[in-house]
Amino acid sequence: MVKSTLDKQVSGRLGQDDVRYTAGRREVVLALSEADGPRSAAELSDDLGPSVPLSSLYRTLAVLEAADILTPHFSSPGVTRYELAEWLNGHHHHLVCVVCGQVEDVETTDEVELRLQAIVSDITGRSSFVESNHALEIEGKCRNCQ
Amino acid sequence: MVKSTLDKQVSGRLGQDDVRYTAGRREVVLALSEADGPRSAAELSDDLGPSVPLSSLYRTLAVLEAADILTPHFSSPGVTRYELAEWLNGHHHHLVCVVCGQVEDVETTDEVELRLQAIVSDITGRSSFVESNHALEIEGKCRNCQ
DNA sequence: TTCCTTGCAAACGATTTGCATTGGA
DNA sequence: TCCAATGCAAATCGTTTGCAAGGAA
Repeated sequence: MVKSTLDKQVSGRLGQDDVRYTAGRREVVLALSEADGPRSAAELSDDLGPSVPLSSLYRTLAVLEAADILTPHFSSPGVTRYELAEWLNGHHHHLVCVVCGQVEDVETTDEVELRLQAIVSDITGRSSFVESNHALEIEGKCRNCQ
Repeated sequence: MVKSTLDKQVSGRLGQDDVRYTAGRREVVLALSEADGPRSAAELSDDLGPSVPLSSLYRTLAVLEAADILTPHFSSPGVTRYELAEWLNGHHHHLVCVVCGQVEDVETTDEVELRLQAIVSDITGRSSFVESNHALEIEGKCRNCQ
């Protein structure tokens, strides 16, 4: 079995928690690494086929989230989508289609990210809120839904 | 019955759709106008008391959203929170507490908002995505949860 | 053998809907 | 009077969990 860099990172992290990196979990990580944005359990189920029961999928997602391999996102009603955590996937933002609900990743340059961070600091500066992360969600219509 | 400015705005808007501004709907609008951030059906139910059935509350929220009086937000798993639409409430951003899930509004200055808009344009500039709105969600710990 | 993992089915929580009743213009 | 609005109960949908079977170390 050939292990990619990603596989090694995930495997190492799971090992710290005494959690096995099983075939089913590897499939989910692979599917998410190939996706261009967060994916819901239902969407992943479509990718993986009906041989993977939804309950196992949900359990896999929960395990990977607890191990900080995946990050949850909530951009459409009642659905949680997951993507690889930032330390695996890099910092980025989201284009959320208000028609079909699909979410697409967008990269920013370091320069843009610095300007954004400055804005976040301006906003939280005088409040008693302690920032841990920020997410710029851009809503609109994706290519397919215009 | 004394009507506030907000009441007149909402009443006028609903009138355009041949939708009545009933006591139950007015209560929800009032409760949301007094909140400092988006509220879920369950949270509103706590405010309004058990005399308002949840099903009516959900129907009210759906009607007000369809009329563009309310905007939905999805920041915690499985829960939709609503707030007054921007044309009633003003443009603002959110501080999302990762511990308790509560969401608090934050205002920005026009100057900060211009800088943010520039960033959004930089990001969407080369994509085929058509922006309609942006939302800067700042995650962290609220005053109570630190 | 010892635990972790998986599958299936039942249980859950948030939200929606069918249907009969109520209420306003 | 007539149709929108409401209440109640049942139904849905995404997600979670109990329990027994399968699998790796």
